[in-house]
Amino acid sequence: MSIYDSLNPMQRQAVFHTEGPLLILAGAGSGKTRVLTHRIAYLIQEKEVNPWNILAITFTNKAAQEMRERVDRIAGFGSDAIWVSTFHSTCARILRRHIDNLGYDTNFTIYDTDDQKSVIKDVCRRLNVDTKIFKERALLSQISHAKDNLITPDQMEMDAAGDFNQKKTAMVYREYQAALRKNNALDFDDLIVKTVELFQNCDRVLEYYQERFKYIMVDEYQDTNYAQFKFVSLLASRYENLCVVGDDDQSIYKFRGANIENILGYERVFPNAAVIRLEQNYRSTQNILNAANHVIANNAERKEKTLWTENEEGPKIHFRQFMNGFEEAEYIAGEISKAHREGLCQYRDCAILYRTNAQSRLFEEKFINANIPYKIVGGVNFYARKEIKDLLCYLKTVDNARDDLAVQRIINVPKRGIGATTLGRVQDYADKMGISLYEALRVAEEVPSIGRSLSKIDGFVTFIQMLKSKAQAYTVEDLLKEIIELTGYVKELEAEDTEEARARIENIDELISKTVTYQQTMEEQDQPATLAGFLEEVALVADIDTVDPEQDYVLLMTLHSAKGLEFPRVFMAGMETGIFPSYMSINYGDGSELEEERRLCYVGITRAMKELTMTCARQRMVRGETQYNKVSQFVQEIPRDLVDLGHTIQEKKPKMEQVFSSDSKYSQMKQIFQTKAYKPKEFKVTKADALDYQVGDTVRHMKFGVGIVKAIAEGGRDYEVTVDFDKVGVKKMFASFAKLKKI
DNA sequence: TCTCCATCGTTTTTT
DNA sequence: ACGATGGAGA
Repeated sequence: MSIYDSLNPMQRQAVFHTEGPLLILAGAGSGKTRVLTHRIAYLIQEKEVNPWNILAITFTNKAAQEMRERVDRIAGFGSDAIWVSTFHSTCARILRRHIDNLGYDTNFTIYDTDDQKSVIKDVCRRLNVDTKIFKERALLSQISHAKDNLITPDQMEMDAAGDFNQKKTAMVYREYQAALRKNNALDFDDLIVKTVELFQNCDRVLEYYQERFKYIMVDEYQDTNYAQFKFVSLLASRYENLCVVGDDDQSIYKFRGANIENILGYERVFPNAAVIRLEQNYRSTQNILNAANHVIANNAERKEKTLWTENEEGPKIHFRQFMNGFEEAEYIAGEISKAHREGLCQYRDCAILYRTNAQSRLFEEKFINANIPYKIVGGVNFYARKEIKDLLCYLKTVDNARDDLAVQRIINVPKRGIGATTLGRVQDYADKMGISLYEALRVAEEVPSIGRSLSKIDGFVTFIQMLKSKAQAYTVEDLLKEIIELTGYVKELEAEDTEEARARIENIDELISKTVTYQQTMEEQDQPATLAGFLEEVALVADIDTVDPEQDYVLLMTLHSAKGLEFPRVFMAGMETGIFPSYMSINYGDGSELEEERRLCYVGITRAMKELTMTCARQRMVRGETQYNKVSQFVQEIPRDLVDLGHTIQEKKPKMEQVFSSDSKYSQMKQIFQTKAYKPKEFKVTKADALDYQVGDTVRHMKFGVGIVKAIAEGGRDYEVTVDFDKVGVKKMFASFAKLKKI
C-alpha cells in the first residue's frame, strides 16, 4: 500500500511521468493540487531528486503555502528546501541576488499601482503630454501590456510606424522606464521582464538556475502571459522537465495579459510533450457540475471536454430574484444565519462571490446587522492605506534613498513646512545635477533661492540619516516604532480623537504586528530578516493570502479572487446582465470578452461543493443611479430541470413596523459601517455587556500573544483595554476588535 | 503654505 | 456615491 494507490489512473500517470515536458489539462475540482503534491513527493522519495532542485510556481502565496504544507505531510521532510512561490516572488528573489548585472541596485524598491500612477503623472508633466487626452490609466495599461509581451520602448516605437498616438505612448513608456531606473525601482511587470532580461544577458546566471531547477512545475498555466512563458521556458530549456497544469476553461486573466496560447500551443512548443487529461471531478455534486458543463459549452473557443463525477446528485441550484440589492443581501445573510443556527454549516463553509468589489458593501451592512462574522477579500489593499503607505515610505527611504517617490511622500508628513515650491526647487536642482532628490536635499544649501526652508530641510535630512545609521542594528519592528515615535505619527492621530483616527491607529498596530510576524518567520526559516525583505513581502502579498482557514468567517470576494478555492456553500450574487456579464464585455470587444465572462461564471459555479445559490435583483444602485437589469444570460444557460426557482419572485411587502425598525437599525448600522471602512477585515461586534476578563487577568491576543490586562476604560461604544504583552509591550485596544481570551 | 470647497471622472476583474 | 483633484481664499 503506497500513497499513490489512492490516485486514479490518470492522476497516477501524471505523478509518475517525471521526465520531459508534461501538460496536465486538469478540469475544475479534478484534484490537480493533489497530483502536484504527490508528484513532488514522488520525485523526492522514489526518484531521489534533491528537493533543492524543485521549483513550483503557484498563482498566490496562499496556494504556495498550502502546497508546502501538503508536501510536508506526505513526504515527511525536505519540503522546506523546495522553492514554492508565485511568479512575482520567485523573480524578486532572483533579482535581489543578481540585478546588479543590469545596472540596478539589489535593494530596489517595488512599486505598486499608486506609485506607478505618480510616476506616469510626473512623466506626462515633463513631456508635456496632455493627460486629458492620454489618460494615465490607459497609458499604464498599454505599458503593462507591452511588458507582458516583452516589448521594449524601442520596439513599440518601431511598431508605431506613422501612428502618432502610438509613438507618443512609446515616448512615455521610455521616459517611465528611465524614471523607474533612476529611482532604483521596479513595477510588478518589471519583476518578470527584468528576470528574463537577466537570463538573456547573463549566461552564467541562467546556467546556475537551470542547474538548480531541474524540475519545474507551474500551476494555473492558463493564466500565464508571454513574459512568464519566456521565463519558464528559459529556465527549463536545459532539462525540459517542465510540468504545467491548467484548464483553458478557467482562463480569466486575459485583461492582465494572460495568453491562452501558452496552454493551447504547449504541444507545439514542446513537440515531445506528454498530455494528460483529468476529467473526473471530486469536488461538486452532479447538479452543480452539470450546470457548469452546460454554461461553458456555449463557448466556441475551447478544448472540448466534459467533466464527470461519481458524487451524489445533490440539491438543485437555487435561483432567486429580488426587487433590489438590499433584499438580495438580506436573503443571503438570512440563509447563512439559518443554516448556521441549525448546525448545517459553519461560517467558513460559505462564500459569497460577485463580479465587482463594489457589490460587497450591501453584504457588509446586512452581515453586521445579522451578527455574522465575515471577511472581505480584495478592495482597498491594506498596504495602500494612507497611514500604512506613509510609514512604509519612511522605511523605503531608509532602505533605498534613491526612491524619490517615497521621499516626496514623507518629506512633509508630518508637516515640516516644506511645501511644493521648495520641493520643486530642490527637484529642479536634482534634475540639473543628475542626482536623486534625497541627495539634493542633503546638499540643500547649494540649491538656489532656498531661503528659510533650509533649516527645515536640514532637520528632515538629519532625521533620516539618524534612522539610516540605526537601521543596521535595529529590527524592522524597532525601526518602525522609532519612526512612529519620533515623527509623532500616532500621537497626532490620537489628538484627532475621531473614529477614523482610531481606525488608522489600529491599522498601524497591525503593521507593527506584521513586522513581528515577519521577524519570526524569517527566524524559523533561518534566514536574515532584512528591511528590504520585509518591504518586498509587503509589496507582493495579495489580499487572499491573508485568509486564515482556521478562522470561522464567511468569505466575500470577487469571482476572480475565488479561483483555486472551494466551499461547501456558494452564493453567486448579482447575476444580472450588465453586472455579470459586465456591460463592458457586452458593448465593447468582439465577443471574446463575453467568453471570458462565461469562463468566470464557470469558475464561480465550480467553486461550489454541495450547494449553489444564484441571486439577482431587478433594481440596483450602481454609481449613484438606479439600474434595471435582466437576469443574466448565464443563468438561462443552465437547464431548467437543474434549477429550483423558489416561490416565483421574492416579493416582500414591507410592513410598517419593518420600515421603521429597519430604518433605525440602518442608521445605527451606518455609524458602525463608517468606522468599519477602515477596518473591514475584522468582524466588529457591538459592545459586549460585560467582558469576561478584568484588570490583572492574563489574556491571549491573536497576534500579540499573551499579556496581562492593565486597565479597562469605558469608551463610548466599546471598552478600551490596556494590555501589557510579553512580546510586544503595552498596547491599547478596543475590546470588540481585540477579541482577547482569558487564559 | 495650508485648508476648504466644487468639480470631475470613475470602476471589471489583480500580482 | 465616492474619492481625487485643483483652484481660491486665509
